[in-house]
Amino acid sequence: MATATPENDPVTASGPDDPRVRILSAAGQEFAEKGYEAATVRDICTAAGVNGAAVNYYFGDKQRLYLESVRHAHQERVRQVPQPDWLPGTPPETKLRDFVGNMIERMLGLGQPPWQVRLMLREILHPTDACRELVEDYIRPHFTILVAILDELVAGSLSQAELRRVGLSVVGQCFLYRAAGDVVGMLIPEREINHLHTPEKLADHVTAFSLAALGRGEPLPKPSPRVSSRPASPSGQA
Amino acid sequence: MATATPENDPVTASGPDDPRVRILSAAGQEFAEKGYEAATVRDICTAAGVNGAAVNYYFGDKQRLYLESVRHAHQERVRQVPQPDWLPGTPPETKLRDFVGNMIERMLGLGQPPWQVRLMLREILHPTDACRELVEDYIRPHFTILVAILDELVAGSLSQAELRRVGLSVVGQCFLYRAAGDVVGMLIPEREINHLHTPEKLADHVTAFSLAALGRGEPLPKPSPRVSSRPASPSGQA
Amino acid sequence: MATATPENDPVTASGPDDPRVRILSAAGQEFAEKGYEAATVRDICTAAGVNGAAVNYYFGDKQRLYLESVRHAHQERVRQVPQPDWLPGTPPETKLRDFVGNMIERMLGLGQPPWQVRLMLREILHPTDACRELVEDYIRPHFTILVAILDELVAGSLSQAELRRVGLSVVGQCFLYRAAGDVVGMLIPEREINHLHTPEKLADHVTAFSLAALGRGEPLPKPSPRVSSRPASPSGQA
Amino acid sequence: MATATPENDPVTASGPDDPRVRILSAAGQEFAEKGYEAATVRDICTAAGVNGAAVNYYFGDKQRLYLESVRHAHQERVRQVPQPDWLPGTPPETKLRDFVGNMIERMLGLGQPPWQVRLMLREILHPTDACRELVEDYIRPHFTILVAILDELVAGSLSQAELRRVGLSVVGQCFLYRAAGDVVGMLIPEREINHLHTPEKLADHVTAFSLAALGRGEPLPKPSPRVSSRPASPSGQA
DNA sequence: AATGAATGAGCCTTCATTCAT
DNA sequence: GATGAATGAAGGCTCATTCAT
Repeated sequence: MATATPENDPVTASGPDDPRVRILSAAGQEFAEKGYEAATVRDICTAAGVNGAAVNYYFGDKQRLYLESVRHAHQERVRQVPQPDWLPGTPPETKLRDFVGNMIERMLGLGQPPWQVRLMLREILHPTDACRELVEDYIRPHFTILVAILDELVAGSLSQAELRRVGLSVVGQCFLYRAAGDVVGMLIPEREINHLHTPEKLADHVTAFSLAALGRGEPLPKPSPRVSSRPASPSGQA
Repeated sequence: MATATPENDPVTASGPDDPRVRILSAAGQEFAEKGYEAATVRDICTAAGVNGAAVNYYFGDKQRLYLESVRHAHQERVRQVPQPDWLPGTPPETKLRDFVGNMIERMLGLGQPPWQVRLMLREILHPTDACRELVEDYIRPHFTILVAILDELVAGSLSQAELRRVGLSVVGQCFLYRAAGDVVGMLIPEREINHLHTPEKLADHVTAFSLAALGRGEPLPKPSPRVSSRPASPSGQA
Repeated sequence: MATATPENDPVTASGPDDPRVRILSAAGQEFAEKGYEAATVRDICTAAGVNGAAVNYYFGDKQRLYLESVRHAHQERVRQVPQPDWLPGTPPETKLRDFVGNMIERMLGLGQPPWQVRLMLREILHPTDACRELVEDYIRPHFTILVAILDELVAGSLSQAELRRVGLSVVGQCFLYRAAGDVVGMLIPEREINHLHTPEKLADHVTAFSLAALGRGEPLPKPSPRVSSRPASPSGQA
Repeated sequence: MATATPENDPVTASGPDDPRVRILSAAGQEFAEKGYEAATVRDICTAAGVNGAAVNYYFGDKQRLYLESVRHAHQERVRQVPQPDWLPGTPPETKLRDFVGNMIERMLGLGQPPWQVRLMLREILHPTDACRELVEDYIRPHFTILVAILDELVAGSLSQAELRRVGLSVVGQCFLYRAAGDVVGMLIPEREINHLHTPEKLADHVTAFSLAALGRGEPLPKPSPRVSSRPASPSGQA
């Protein structure tokens, strides 16, 4: 009941008819698609169905509108995609697979990723004043969860600093697809993309790769034809 | 004959005094620093010490100038940084370490990465028509080498498609630092950055992480102090 | 009964809390300081502590507000500074000195002249519809008194038309300091300003200059060292 | 020969067809008529028959255009109206009359005063950065001449400081007509304006008034028909 | 009666581009 | 071949004004 009541949530207050929110949404999409410079307040206002002076009225200037629209984007995103929640006793391997799958889903979406994600990506790649808040409110919480999973996975045998570094290795594998997706698409044959690089397969791969790197799971190349370093590991990733 | 005759190599023809090259160089720096929209032809011309109409005279319009400046950037880059070359018999682990170190060096540079790299990154993140050529001339050759190393490493036990996917995992780990460096800097304590995330340490980490994932090398958490990695681990990934 | 009944004196009705009066006062100051164009209704409303639409509500539009604020200014000014009143038998020379002193005081004020005066000056320099009323209610009464003094001074030897012309000569001498004070300040060395151009000294000078011009008083250059044109004038300005 | 050759006079170089000069002229008129704020660069450009971006191209911005147009105005004015030049032996009374006549002519012009004068007046009344130069190049030279004439007139019996003060009294009488002409027109009956306040008559009056004040000439009320108003008035102004 | 929300017009400025030379 | 002069289009922003409540 206390969550997202129009009264206590100024952003979405008054629902989607609030001109403020309409502008924020239109701005987010324009900024995400064209970038800050190329997006025009005129187009934003037209898309939002409001007068050209509305941006100045509600936000002061284009700069402030951008900041607010980034904030709006990650706040909305936090609301849309809840943090994963596991039952007690869930093995960390499962958690990692869930987390990675969730992250890839969030980044790549099903089909075209939502503008909120594309806007956040722009902010990550070309940070402005909006970035710190984005990091603290959105990115760090996720990263902290990931580090906790990794910690559980290695049973305390790595320092927090090392865990963070490993965390970045995990994130980096996913991030490449999001940030450099087009280049990946040019580098990899198309049918291969459709088979081995779907969100699902990708999550499997990143999880397996990372688990193997941590010594928690089979190395990627099937060990069977080789003199395995760890012979008695019959399980594989289903 | 094939080397840099003015006729067949229009870019560097006439040396660095060629107005064309001066514009290309100035444009590359402006575009790299400010992005396509925010960079102005006036500033570019001023920086290049040429007339304001020179861009249109030499390149037609701003769009074409951008394309040429991206091409100029990666062509120059290819020339500056030679592909690694190993003696026969070099173990693939060494090659991988060399390659990763080289890639990180190239991406992060010592100190500020050169404008060529920053411009190429922009093109990777927000591809235009210039991207395909960039991929074919610059990125794919490197990627092909990486895949070959990985192939050698796993002794043919992975398909080319799988090798490519592994290659992306390797690249992604490095790429994150380049593309989202600022966010990484906010996520990781500063002194930790200076200790564990230097180009050298980073290359070591990425190499070790990837080798371990491929079953070639020790897993990151040293297994030694433990009896076995998972002697009686009841849990597993169901 | 004739004094300030709300019904017959709309301006000051309801006292200084009346939003109308607050707006009028704020508007007068803004207009006086920045001029009609540069003053904004927003700033006026903010300064008056009223809603941004109040100006249109109370006065129709900016133009009308300006007119009313000029009227308000001179009406208030008439109330603040009473016309001089002399005892019967006061010599006209004294009256002239009083009048001039009073006028300079009114124009230059002690320190910064009040906004009412600055606003009236703007209207004098760049007349609008508000000017005629300003002239009739404020300027002409003063001017009429001056002409009467001059008439008394010359004992009817000048026509009314000539008296008016002389009146303008007197007024002009003072007006220059008010309207072109900055230029005067650039033309005259600063220490000289502080010594010979104080309101008091100025009033003395203008009075003496004008009296001399009318043959009522010593000419400015001491006549003694010269072969005086009017030998029998024993007095001098002590 | 050396005066005003296109080559050594950048302002009027290339004659009146120079777009720069056309803009300057159009701007001067707009600024003179409407003031800085109310004048628009659009109207100025339209009036000058140039593109709307020309102001920015030639002058940077509106502010700079204003400064240049004020400068242009007084430079042109200096060229148009030469300083008076007297034959040796000309009595100072004649010089004063000439000077005053010249000044009034310059201020009031025949018919509508030229825009240059109206623009300069605006600058005098509401000084900006352009004012100091206006004072030094245009106003001070004239004022210096006036002071010299007065000095000659009183044969050294007044200090320079006193002469300057007298000079301001002379100037003030003329200035009133220029700066507050409309109010004067409301104060004085129209037929009177046409008879006693023509440039000629005005010059006569101001000259006579001032000469009389300095004891050089008959006081305004002809003394002849009267014995004396106060034959033995020993007192002066207390 | 009085106001907060919203608007339409217009202004100054910037920028890529063109054209005569 | 190369440039300085000049332009057209558009952008962000400000401001007085209106309208429903």
